[in-house]
Amino acid sequence: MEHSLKIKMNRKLFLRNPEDSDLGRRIIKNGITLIHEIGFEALTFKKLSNKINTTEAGVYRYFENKHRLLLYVVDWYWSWQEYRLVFHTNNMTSPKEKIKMAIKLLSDPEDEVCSTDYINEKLLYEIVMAEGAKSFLTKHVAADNKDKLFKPYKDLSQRIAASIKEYNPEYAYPNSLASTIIGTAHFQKFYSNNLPSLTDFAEGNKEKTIVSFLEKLVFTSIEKKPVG
Amino acid sequence: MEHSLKIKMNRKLFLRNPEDSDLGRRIIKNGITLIHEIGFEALTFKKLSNKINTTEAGVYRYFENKHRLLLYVVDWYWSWQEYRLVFHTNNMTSPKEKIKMAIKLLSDPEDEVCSTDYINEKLLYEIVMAEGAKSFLTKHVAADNKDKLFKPYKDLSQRIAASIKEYNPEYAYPNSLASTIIGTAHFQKFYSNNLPSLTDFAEGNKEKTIVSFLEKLVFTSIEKKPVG
DNA sequence: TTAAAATGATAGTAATACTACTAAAAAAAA
DNA sequence: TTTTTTTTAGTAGTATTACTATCATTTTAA
Repeated sequence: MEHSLKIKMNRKLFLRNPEDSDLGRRIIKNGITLIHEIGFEALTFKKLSNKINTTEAGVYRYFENKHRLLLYVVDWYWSWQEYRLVFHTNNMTSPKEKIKMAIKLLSDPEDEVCSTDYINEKLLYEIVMAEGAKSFLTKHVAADNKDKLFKPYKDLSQRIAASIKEYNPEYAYPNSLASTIIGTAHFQKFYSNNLPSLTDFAEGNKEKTIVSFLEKLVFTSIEKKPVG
Repeated sequence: MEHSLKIKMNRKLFLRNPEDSDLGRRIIKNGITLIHEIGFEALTFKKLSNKINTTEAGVYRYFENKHRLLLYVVDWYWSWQEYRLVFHTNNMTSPKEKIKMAIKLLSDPEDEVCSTDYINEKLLYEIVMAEGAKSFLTKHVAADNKDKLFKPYKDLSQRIAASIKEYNPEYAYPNSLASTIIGTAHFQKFYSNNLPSLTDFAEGNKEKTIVSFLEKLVFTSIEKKPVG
């Protein structure tokens, strides 16, 4: 049985739904590869439109501006990560195992649960690592938040926070810890690629990894104090 | 005795040293207030030059582009934070106290050790919180790193890592933990201001703060295992 | 006092970030 | 089937951005 992943996107993200047309899907697909190639700062709708044989105006009909396009792909990514998490923790009862799975999935985009033909998850992972923070580090974060544009990110964070609460209902910072796990997984990966002295991960060292760093960080912190 | 803080800046950051002239200092001072006001994306050298009664070309004589100006102020900030840390841990022998001080200083820009008249540290703290990551989240991070433009950040991180190693030489991730402390302090503050559901900090709750969150996170993680 | 350096004023260019208008094609209604 | 409506593509244009170049004037340093 073939199954393809369909993620319902917030309608405020776009002017015209890119899923609904060939041009729209080409905008997403090539938007991802172009951001990955030249970086978000250097991306323009002109370059993107040249790449997919349409005009600048053609792209503007789908997205108000390039920040909305970034938000679209970043939101898709967080929704995809949440889907992966649900999928892989479906049969789990232990909150510890669920948290471990979250750390693993966030630190490593390897195994694809389910793919869409026009979205490359591996590239997307690298984009979110390098550009993801720019989706909310703006002066219009409050307005975007009001439009629920960060909901996928918050949903993922809250799901992880729920497992933390389940593991130890006494722990005082489940939400902060969850958002720290997500942020740290991506930033430490970026650092290890680009500013490695900020990390302790060595290529090929299977012991010292982001996963083991985060697991230690998280589980010692939320461990229940022995009674008495 | 009057003392003023003088931080030696990397000469690759600028074309002409802004410390050396009135115009240069006005560029830094008003650059900071303008970034704080309208955000880094909306900043242009035209707007900045209008604000300080010079011309666009006048600003371009000091900085190659606005990213270099951002790097300048962000580097200044990290150098200032490291100076504060050295100052406040000068008389300390306990690594635990030093780490606690680092967390405190990074989570809260309150007490000024020493100020420069043309740099507003409070605004700078908010800028680094909201724009700091953009200093390294670029396609030219490798080139900038080669020019040592991230040295102040790395120095601060390494200083904290050194205290972590001193506290527990067995701990495997001192550098990652140090950079996580720095990043998390700023991001959690940004979240609590803008996307509060990602955190657990309530206004006026003196118990649940970024400091206590980070202290718990760090010290449980690096605690020495009981021997035996 | 003279030379060098810094500043100011003006102008110019290619690229960016859009908007508006028109033409063509596809879908729906008659 | 033909006509009408709607959707989509393409062209053109504008204000702003991100610079660079030139030259006169002022300030500073030798």
